Amino acid sequence: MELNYAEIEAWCKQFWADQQVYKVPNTSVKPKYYVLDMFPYPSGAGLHVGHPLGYIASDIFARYKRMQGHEVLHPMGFDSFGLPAEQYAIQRGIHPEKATNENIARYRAQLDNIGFSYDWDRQVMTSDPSFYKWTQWIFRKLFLHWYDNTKMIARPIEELESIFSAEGNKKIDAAQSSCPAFSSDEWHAYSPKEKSDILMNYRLAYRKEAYVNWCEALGTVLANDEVKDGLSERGGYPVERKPMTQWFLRITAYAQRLLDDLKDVEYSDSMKIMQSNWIGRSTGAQVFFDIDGHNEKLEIYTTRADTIFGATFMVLAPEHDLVSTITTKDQKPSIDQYLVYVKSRSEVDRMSEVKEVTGAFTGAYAINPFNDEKIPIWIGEYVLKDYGTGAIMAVPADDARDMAFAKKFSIPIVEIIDKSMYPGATIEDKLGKMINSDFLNGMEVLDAIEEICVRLEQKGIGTKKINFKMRDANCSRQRYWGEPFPIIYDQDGIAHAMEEKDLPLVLPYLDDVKPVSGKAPLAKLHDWVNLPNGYTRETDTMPGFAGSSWYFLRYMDPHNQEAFAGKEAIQYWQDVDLYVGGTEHAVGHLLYSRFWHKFLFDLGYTFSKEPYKRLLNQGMMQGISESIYLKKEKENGKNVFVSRSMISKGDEDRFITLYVPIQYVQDYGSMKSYLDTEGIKKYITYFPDYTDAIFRTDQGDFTASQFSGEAKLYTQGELAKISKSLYNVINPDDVVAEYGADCLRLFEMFLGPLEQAKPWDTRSIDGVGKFLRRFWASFFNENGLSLSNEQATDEELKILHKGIKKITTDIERYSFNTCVSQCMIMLNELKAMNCNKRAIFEPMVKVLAPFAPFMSEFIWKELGYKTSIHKAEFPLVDEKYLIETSITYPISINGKKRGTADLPANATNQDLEKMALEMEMVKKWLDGSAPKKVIVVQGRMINIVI
RNA sequence: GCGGGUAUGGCGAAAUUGGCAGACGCGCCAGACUUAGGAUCUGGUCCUUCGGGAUGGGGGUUCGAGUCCCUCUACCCGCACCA
Repeated sequence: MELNYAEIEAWCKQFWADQQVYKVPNTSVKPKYYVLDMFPYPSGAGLHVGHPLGYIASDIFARYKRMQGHEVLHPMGFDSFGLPAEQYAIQRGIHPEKATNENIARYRAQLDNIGFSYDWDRQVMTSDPSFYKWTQWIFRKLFLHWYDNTKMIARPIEELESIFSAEGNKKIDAAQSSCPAFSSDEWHAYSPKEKSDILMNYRLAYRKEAYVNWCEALGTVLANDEVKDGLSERGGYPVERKPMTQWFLRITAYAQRLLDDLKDVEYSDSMKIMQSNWIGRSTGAQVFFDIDGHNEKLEIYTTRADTIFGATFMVLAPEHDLVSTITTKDQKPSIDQYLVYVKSRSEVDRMSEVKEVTGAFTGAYAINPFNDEKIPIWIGEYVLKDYGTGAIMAVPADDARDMAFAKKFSIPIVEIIDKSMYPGATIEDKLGKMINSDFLNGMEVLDAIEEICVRLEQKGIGTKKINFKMRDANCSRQRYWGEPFPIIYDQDGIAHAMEEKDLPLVLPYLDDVKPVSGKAPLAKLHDWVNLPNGYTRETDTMPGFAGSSWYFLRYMDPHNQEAFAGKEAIQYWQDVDLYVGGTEHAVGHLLYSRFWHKFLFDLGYTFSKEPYKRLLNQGMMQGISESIYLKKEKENGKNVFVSRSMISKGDEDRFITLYVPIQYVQDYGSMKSYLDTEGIKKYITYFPDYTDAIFRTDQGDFTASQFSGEAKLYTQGELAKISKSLYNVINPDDVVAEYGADCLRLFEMFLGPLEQAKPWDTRSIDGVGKFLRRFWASFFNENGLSLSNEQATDEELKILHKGIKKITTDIERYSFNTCVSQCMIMLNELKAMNCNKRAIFEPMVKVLAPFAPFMSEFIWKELGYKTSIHKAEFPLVDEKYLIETSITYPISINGKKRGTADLPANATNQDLEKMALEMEMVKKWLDGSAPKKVIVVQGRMINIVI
């Protein structure tokens, strides 16, 4: 029987659909296993061969677990809201909804071609009202809750109001924005608007004015991780800082728990480190300084309170509230000038410039509480408004940045730590003895930190404080294609949550979704914005991370109308056992979704502390790029391409490099990749601008039409990312059409370890193709099934069970490349002994089933089975076939292998030593003398030291 | 600058805890079958002065190091004035 991939795949797709092989219930008596992929943005470009890498790995694992008797939840959906989808829609002039639906259809077809075992009945789309109803519902809950730091739990906002009503806010320890203290009486005296403003400081979803990354070209605010090098990640437009009123999520309330609970999850160390650095916990002290001639106190945060006697100046962030109050008349002009300068500085300037110190003096002075010395107060760009208190005490002797500042503005430097006894210590190390520091003199730094904190608390001017680098998440986008906020404003501008029964608030249709500078597109819809009762709607929409922060819960029970997922389903599925995706979401998506999950856990809607038990990151699939050199200057009005072989080092800047579609290039990826006649023809057909160009090669100058024979235009090959602009994108559909889906799956796994970056090169795919053909040929001849029903020999069974064992352990440790190798080894060994026995090959098909689901399913049918192989039981290892009677031991002399010996497997160490010493080879080495030492490792090796 | 990672044939890589380095595959070479081969099959394929030498360089621990420690180099990723 001929192997025909297309027919097999078509048959299997139909069979799986008819039999509903991958359908899972919401609850079951079987043990559950949840295998999740990071769902994709359905971008217009479609999938390239890099995308399925993680999907294939997770699918193999899901299929394996399913065959082991688990109920496996393995869903897929689409992150269809957000900037990329909208940007794409704007570029193409198609409505985002239409574009999104088209893209999803394409993705779905591409995914189905690769044979994933998704339960498509559970597909979610973040842009579907039945989905975002619950995104809005969770946001509403966040708005209606605050975080109790004492109980470490989210609590309803009404409870906070009762506390305010009973005792004001002085006793309460809550996660909050800065808020002045008030008493119960004062609370009662406040107007509704004032009360609302105060509550905003406590809500987990709240509004505040903040400096944001404003991107004029996109007309919207971007998150820090959407900004790269001062440019927008999407489109590469400039980004500047601008104050705006925005919605925020108080993720900082959960900072400590997000940090602590990392110990309970299995992420890679680097992933955990990235997250904990992002959270950025530091222990320090909050200190209040008097300001000379003012009633206000200056509040600073420092991790080095011990250095207070070396604080020769203070620095405020330029945006600090006190700046306008304390600046003296004399200094006002220079401060104003500096503020103008700061405002003019875009992120681009700040990033691209070499660190240059800037600042200005306010004319005001703080008072050192311990020696009453006057400390000048400056403002400077290097102090950040949003970290700590936006103000520092600067200690030039013990901080590199303060030192640079002091030097630039000629501020005195007072040495306060003697590090002479620690020769290798740097300025950052907390080592040395205090000097010039009054009561701290002679103390070690770490002791001095303790001591100063005690003194500060005694004086009532400071306390120990823990700070986090992590900021609250900006949740507003001035965009169309996102979830509308379930928020309305009354005539006083007080924000109210919409009633639960009125959700979802459906995103209204808008013809022209282009942003209008400074205003969200939805603001154009007056009838939608202005409600009959005089209330108005929020016109911003939520960012991409909103839907993706909880989508994995919806998969558990995607059709539920009453809840984001039913209690029974959540109780059964609990959490994600294995989450597979790229590292690019290390700090964004992963932190947000952990935060949302913890919030829902606090409210009793979920039952596990963490959403993802185990995280696996697939490495980037790299491509090969090839480029050719075009002279910057034309010769006689003609473009001249020059062979890479004719360009000497250092000469490159006289040329522009242009990428060439790699399939035009001969030997692409090698050191001697080149364009031949055929390649040149294809190139000028694709880029007709160069029809008249000259191609300069070692064989002489040619026009495209003269180019022939031996002439080679050498190209420059490089390892690069896969990208449209590099003309090296390979569509998995094409690979599937040519080699079959199983071959693509096997090949992607065979390339190397999942977590490593690796280059794609279709040319080496035939290795696994050959394996599949050989595997197929083991079952069939031209007449059909050709297996024998003879009993298997022990030797054959040993090959089988050794393979099962290796593959089982390797799947468990996600080493899929070695699984494929082992399949090849098994087949090679069986072929070598001409085995074609059903007793061996039937279990082998099952082993291969997770990897090559199509071919194995088809063979299974041919073997006479009516139900899917993917519901069959994964073969178990029978150790009795693995028992060895003898082991080939390497015999080493002084650690160098000198020979081998077949020795009985059950021999004791003493026997082994004796047998080894009796060997001729060993006797020769010993030459009559006794060995110094003999090391015997059972089953491994024997080493004789002479 | 800080933090993390990687480095093994011409190429992708293997070597679970320190124990036979290069499994498996690509490519290449030779042969067989063939009208033909981008099909299939078989064999070979690190270097070597045949002692041995090789896992980016140098040093160390050990009977024994790709694996552990120190150090240097190169590349990749993340963060970027975090007080």
